[in-house]
Parts: sequence; C-alpha cells; structure tokens
Amino acid sequence: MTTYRTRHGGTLRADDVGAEVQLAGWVARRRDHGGVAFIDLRDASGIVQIVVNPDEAPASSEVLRSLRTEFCISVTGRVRARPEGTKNPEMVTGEIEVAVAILDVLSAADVLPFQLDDRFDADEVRRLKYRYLDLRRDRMAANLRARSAVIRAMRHVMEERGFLEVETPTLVVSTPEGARDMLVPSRLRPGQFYALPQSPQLFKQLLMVAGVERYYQIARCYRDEDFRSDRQVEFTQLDLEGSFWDQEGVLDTLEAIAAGVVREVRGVDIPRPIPRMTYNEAMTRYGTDKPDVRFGMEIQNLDELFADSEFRVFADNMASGGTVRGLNVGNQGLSRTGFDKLVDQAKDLGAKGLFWMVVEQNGSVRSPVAKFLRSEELTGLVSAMEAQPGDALLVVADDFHTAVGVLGQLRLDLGQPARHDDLEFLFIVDFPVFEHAADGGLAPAHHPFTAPVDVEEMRTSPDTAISKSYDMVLNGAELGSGSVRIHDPEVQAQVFEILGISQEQAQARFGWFMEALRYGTPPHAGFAIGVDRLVAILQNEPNIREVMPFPKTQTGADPLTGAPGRVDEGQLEELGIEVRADVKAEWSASQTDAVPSESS
RNA sequence: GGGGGCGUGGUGAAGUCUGGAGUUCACGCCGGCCUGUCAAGCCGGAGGUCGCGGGUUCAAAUCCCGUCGCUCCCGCCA
Repeated sequence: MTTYRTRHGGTLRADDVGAEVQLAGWVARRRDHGGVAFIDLRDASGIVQIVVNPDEAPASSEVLRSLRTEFCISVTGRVRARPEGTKNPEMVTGEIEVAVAILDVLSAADVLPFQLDDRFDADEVRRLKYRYLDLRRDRMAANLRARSAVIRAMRHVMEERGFLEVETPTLVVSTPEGARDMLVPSRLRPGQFYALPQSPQLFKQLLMVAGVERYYQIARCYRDEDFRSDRQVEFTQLDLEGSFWDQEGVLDTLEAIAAGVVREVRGVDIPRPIPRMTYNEAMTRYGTDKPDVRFGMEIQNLDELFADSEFRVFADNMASGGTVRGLNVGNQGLSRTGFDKLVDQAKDLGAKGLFWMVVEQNGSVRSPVAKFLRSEELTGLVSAMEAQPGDALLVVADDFHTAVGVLGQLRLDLGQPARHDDLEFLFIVDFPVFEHAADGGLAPAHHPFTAPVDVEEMRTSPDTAISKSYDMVLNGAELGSGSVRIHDPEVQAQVFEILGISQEQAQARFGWFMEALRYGTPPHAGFAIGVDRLVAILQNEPNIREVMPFPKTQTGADPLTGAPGRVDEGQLEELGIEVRADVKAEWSASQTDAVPSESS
C-alpha cells in the first residue's frame, strides 16, 4: 500500500511543530526567491505553506524549479514555527510552515485555461467546460461543502424524527399535466417512452397507502421547461410525506429542518417560530405569494382615501370594481425620466398606468396629477403612506391582482434588503384552489391531489375556495411547497371533475393511483424543499448553477461533456425512432452542434 | 415564443456612443535576476482574423443587417 500522506496540510497548527509529516495536494501558488522558495500547498482541508531551501534539500530545490501552478505533488518534511515577523495572521496555518525534505511530482499540469483566482470571474462556459478546475476554487469548494452540510442536516432531522428513506423510480410514466416531461425512449417497447419524474409525488402517496407513515428522499427531479437563474432541468428536492399528519405536523417538521440546516451551515439559530402569512395577506401587503420580508415598503390600500375622488381615472376604476393601491418607495432621487421609465415598466407589467408623486421639503406634493386631486386627498395620501420629504409615492388604479402585482414587482426592483446575509423564512398558508391566470380566467394553483378545505366550496365558489396547501419562502424565493393530500377516492374523483379533468381522462392517466386510494388510505400530507435554491441563498450565490457541481447552460447544454448529443442510426433503429428530415436539415446548417464521436 | 445585456492576445477588463495604424491596464505564460515570501519583487519577451458572415465607407473592434454562443427577465414552470 502506498502512503500518500500522513496529515492534511490545512489542519496543521502550532501544536504540530516538530512533527514529521507527509502531505499531498496541489500547488496553489509558488513564490520562488531564487534560493529559498515557498509553495502554498492546497488540499481539501485548506492551504499550508511549504518551504524549500536549497541548503537543506538541494534535490527538492531542483524539482521545485519545474513546478507550475496546479501540479499535484507530495512532500515530506518537518513542521516548524515560522520565523518571527513572517507569521501570517490571515491564514489558519499561518503560524507554521513545513520544511521540505522530499518533494515529488505526482502529476504535472498543463497551463490552465483560466486562472483559479477569485479576482477574475472567468466566462461561465469556460468554467463549465473545465468544471473540474473551477471546483478547485475556494468559492466552489465551499459551495460543495455547504451543499453536503445542508443535506447532512436534513437527513439528521428526518432520521431523528423517524422518517424512512425510500427511493422511488426515476423512470416513470408520463402524465401530460403540469410541466413538460423529460422523455426516455424504451428499447424493449419500441415507440414507448418513460418520463423522468417531475417529483416523486404519486409514489410517495403510494408509500403512505403502503403504511410507511414517515417517508423522505433526497430526490432528483426533472422538468423540461425554460431555464432561469433558479431553475435547471434537473434539480434536487428534499421530498417528504407523512400519514396521520396534517399541516401543523408538516410545518413543525419543516421548521426543524430549516433551523437544523441554518445551524449546520451558518452556525446560527433562526428565530422561531417561523412566521406565517396567508396567501391573501401576502398578496395584499407585498403583491406576491413569495414576499421578501427583509425590508418593509408595503403596499397601501388607498380605496377609502379616494372613495369619492373627482379624479376621473380613480373614479372610473372604482366604478368598475377596481382598487387604488400605493407604494412609498422612499427617496430614490428619481428624475422625471426615471419616473417615466417606471411608468413604462408598470405598463409592461400590465397596468393601465402609474401615477407618481414626490413629497417636497415643505410637505407639498409634486406630481403630474396633483392638479386633479383635492388638497385633503394629497395630505391624506402623504399621511396614509407615512411619507417623509423626498419620498416618492407610486400609485396604481386597476383591478386588485394587477394593482398589487405591478406594485409588488416595482417594490422588488426599488427596495433593498437591509443586510444581504439576513435569512427571513416565512410560511405562506391558505392558498386558493384556483389562481388568476394571465388570460383573466382561473387555473388550478396546485396539482389535483391537493385537498380543498371544502369540496362543495370548491365547486360553488371557485374564486375564493381555499386549499390545504402551503409554501415555504426564504428571502423572497419559493423554497418549496406542500399540501394535505386527498385520501378519499370519492373526493379525488370530484376534484378531478371540478378541475375539468374528465372521468375518462382521470381513469386513463391516474386510474392506477385512484385504485390505490380505495384500500384504506390514511390521511396524509407532505412537502418538498428545493435543495439547490436553499444552498444558493445560504451561500449568497446569485444562481443555482454555482451550487450544482455540473450544471447545464440556459439552453440545456453541458459544455464539459457535450450533452445533449446525437446518437447513431443504429441506436435510433432499436428504439423505433427516426429524426425528422427538417430537423436533420438544421443539423447540417449549424456547425456548432455536438456530433457523436466516431469511436465507441 | 418575446424583451434586455454580453462576446476584444491564454484570463479579466478599457476602447465601441462620436469610424482613422490591434492601442491600453491588470493577471497569466516564456526567459533572466533574486535565500523569508505569502495575490512575492525587479528586468526583458512572446502572444489577438476584436464570436462568425454579409453590407455601408477612402477607412469598421466601432455604424447597419443577419447569425451563433452565453446570460437576465417575461411567457412557461399544474
């Protein structure tokens, strides 16, 4: 057996002075003074300074001249205290150094395609193409460790609470509802396809029927939709479900998970209990179902103030059932042009218009619409918005969802969290069964297995019916959602019907599942937490790619491996699949697409 | 499907608005000097088809059109 090392360099301290050690790692930096030379040796534990002195180790000194950045090396030497005046208080290993006796090159390295230096943020495609080098950087290595710590903390809470880890299939049947499925063709059944799971939803419910009672899984999930900074086609969730459980049980467990994770990664305790807010309250105060409550700037209801306004826009809006909402965005130092841009932005977001006012030093209000408003309306506005001189007030008159939606978006654009490392967890509860779709109609807000508070209410008052579902929000990001599930097959059938899924459709797609519900299904509830988003926020990263070891680009490509790639005709033949001629024509037109290699 | 931004030696940027010699800065690389540095220092050097294609012009990194790649956002994500 070859011994590569007896210690990890980053763990050496003053206590180790005098010890003979063998270390192995990478050359993070080399400082060659012609005679004595220094190497910053990096391994998974950190960095320690290696000293090579030609008087003490002439052969090693020769080897050192050949070293370049990121060579993989092994050194044997003695730990010693650094001479007075040369200690480095910036490094945890800064009091000591290792005097080299033997220096071996385990593996040479080519000149790097980019510098592993946090001073430079190299082009991301290049970083992804050489991800194995990118991951050597401190920031990336720290993100990998944080991700591991998050999952470790999650497992700890789940195991402590008696949850059973169960793996569910990743080759499942496709259901056309919801997001697009990632499809996998079947060779044994040509022309048929598996889908990669969007979530283990139905399998975990089957586990409840199976009597598992407490289930969890660190589950890879797939949704074939367009990418965002917080969305990749494959992502990881902590998926959990429990029987004889209700919303309170789930939220209590989620709180323990959040607390455990933050303690593990940040070393601090979050305030408990995690605050709760109803969906309606969140929409009214923040214009979104995932409010960032790290800063105030809440939306104000101005209906009473402008109830009998003579300003045509307000009066007409009121008459048509609309509402007037305002937002005090503080002193933004906006110019006329700046306000004009906000007005354009509001219109892009769907508002009919946006009115702005600035409170002058003497308390008067400057605004293009000031002349249409009575003086008591203006003073009432200033007091309702708790406006100080210099503050800018934005007002939208529209239907409720447009008004709060537009102001909620402007709030996010103009507001600033007080401290960037704050963590504000929040539960949003009492979601509606249906939400307002872009076309003005109603669309199901959740998957069809979510229990309504009252089925009849769902049928008779779809616009106000509430479901037993809940979200967890952190710093304005949706971390996950869950619900109490339907465990009664009769209720499930009715819900399908109300959602517009015909009995035939329901039977064809979910018959196997509905049948399972008929064998003594316990009441159950569950949740899924997005691991990537959680880690990204904890690490102050702007997107989830930074906390995924091998993520894909926005167009779903992996610059390192070349995935997705074409496959040869023989493979397609076996699958009973043919690529359409017009698609092949586009292949030859574009030369940047990956082509399968001749070998293999 | 739509809107915005970016693409300049190996890396990161400035230059582009207002066309005038591939100009500049930092890092890296190569060579030399240097025995206490720690983002070592000093001296010297090499290295670019300004993403790609077309157009305008006496002249294009710069203006126009197209295209490719990346990215942010909207749609989408039950």
